[in-house]
Amino acid sequence: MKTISDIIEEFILSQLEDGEINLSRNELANFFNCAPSQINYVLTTRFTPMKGFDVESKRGGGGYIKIVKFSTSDKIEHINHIIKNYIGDNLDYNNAIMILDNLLTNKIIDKKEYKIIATAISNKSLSNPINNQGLLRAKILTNILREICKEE
Amino acid sequence: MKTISDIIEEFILSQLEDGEINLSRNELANFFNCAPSQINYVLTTRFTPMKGFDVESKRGGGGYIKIVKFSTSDKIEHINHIIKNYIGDNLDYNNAIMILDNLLTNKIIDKKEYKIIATAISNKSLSNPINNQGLLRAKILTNILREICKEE
DNA sequence: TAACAAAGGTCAAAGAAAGTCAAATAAAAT
DNA sequence: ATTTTATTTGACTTTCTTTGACCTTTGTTA
Repeated sequence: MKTISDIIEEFILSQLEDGEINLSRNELANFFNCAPSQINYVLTTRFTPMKGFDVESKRGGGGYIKIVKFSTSDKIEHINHIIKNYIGDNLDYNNAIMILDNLLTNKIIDKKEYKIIATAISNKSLSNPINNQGLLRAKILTNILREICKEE
Repeated sequence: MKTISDIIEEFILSQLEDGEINLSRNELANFFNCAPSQINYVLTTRFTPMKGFDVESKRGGGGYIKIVKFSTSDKIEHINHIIKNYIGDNLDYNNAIMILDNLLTNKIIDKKEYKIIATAISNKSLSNPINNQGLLRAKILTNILREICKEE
């Protein structure tokens, strides 16, 4: 069963033109018959920077929400940015997956590589007596990314 | 005597369409008049990667359980053989590299994938307070191989 | 310029699934 | 007959979604 959030997400994606859209939170909420804050929920869970979206907005009369899909071009820049800003020395699985989604979207890795990495850092792979999965995951992913950087 | 688990298994198998099915744990449990966790039991005992199934799920509103059957082939035989005979529950780096060399030679992975995996299971990635690198490496590689099995 | 209206933002509580784990049974193996 | 393995159940946990009350910012107008 699709949730209303899924439907709103699809709608927004389908309306993106030139990777960009301007919308009114209240109108949209009204259209989908949901609480206005539901729109924020969709934005924060589905239109995140990691997924390649940039959201900006303005309040007050004539207020709006603008969503822009951006694409990153320089691979190494991009990877370094991710290591620096999103990994650190502890990383949970869901955030790791978001990073991988981003790398896939930006064609830095392909589907098979995605799966390999996701598997390497899964809770299942890292389950171990002492509880330092987050640390291990962060190290593994960081090393993989640095390795990928080395490709010509 | 068939157990309820057997019956649920059969039911799911019969409903697989295109080797795929989406189901609701609660509905199914309700239908078979069993505890919801019984569904998990069936999934973990009967729809395992070794048997060629991949299960994914989401919690919360709109949650679901998705089961995908992936086809088995020579490649999978090969991989299963390696997992069974060469990995076990402790693996040092050199032996891991030998395995990867074998996979590369057999075109089961390509050069970039080789590097990713080698990095994931390197001593550097796995260095951690408690000394169980071999165990971790074995788990990670086993999981990666199982994952690779799933490709068409 | 002070008030009001018109956006959008935040946050926490309630609701809706699925997951985990261990205890109790049942079945099979030795 | 005893031990081991497999199944069933249910209490508790975690994750994701929905809703609504209250907050902040910006534009308009008396």
